[in-house]
Amino acid sequence: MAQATRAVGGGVGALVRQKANIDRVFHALGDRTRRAIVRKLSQGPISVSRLAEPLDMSLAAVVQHLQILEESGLVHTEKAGRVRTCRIEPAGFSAAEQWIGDCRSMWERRLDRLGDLLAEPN
Amino acid sequence: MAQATRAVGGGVGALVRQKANIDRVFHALGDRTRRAIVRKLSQGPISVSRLAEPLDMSLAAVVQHLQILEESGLVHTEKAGRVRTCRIEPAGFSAAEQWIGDCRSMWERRLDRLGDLLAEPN
DNA sequence: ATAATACTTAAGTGTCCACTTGACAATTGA
DNA sequence: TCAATTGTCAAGTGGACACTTAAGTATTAT
Repeated sequence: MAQATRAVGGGVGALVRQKANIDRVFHALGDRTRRAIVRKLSQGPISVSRLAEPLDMSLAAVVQHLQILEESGLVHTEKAGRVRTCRIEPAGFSAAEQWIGDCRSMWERRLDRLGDLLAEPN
Repeated sequence: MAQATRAVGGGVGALVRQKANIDRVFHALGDRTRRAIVRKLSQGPISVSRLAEPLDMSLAAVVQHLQILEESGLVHTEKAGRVRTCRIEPAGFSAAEQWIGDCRSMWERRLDRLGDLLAEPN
């Protein structure tokens, strides 16, 4: 999918940017509360205060989490009037998935070679 | 630890255990150094000290990271003689991938319904 | 037996980070 | 206009966490 790459930046700088971002993405997902927020947003856009409602912590805390999620590119927020609406940014997740995918392809290639060796008829 | 494999396999308890583990998995991947370790191990098994060599920090620090990675199920280590060999535990990653996949399927279903509505010929 | 290697364990340290509080700004409803 | 809603900002706190040092154990090499 050239789409995912394009969505983040496009061109050569995209890879660089993604590599810089992967840190923020995994750090963002490393927190329980932020994952809860992501799951909730996966169900659809919602305001900050409605997001905070079930989250046993102050509104300010939730806003801080949202800032981290937005800087990581996993979430997009937009303010209309006095209410800020938050939504998932699907492209943001591709960095994480790609990182894991890269690792997997590494060890799979290795295991394949290993299998070939064992199957080799010497 | 009755099988990290079990957590991935079938059974009802598997889901529960995975849900408990997802916290540790994402927390483990949230650290830059630990991701570097994972990438290295994706290339093949290696001893602790050889892992530590390029990692500008003490051996003890690396061992601590390895403990976290092992508890999260992403890495398996085994000691033979005086050398502990570390290797990737491929199954450990499926928890993370599945979590992201679950989110994605949520928002995709939603976007599909949205598309249907817009395409509806009223 | 001695020394070197490859960890292991425990305790301490500093920093980052999640969260709180409280004061403030902007928008909307009555 | 007044008040309630919705969010913003700054500063502070406590705990988690990455990392260090130092002393110890087990294994292998000489």
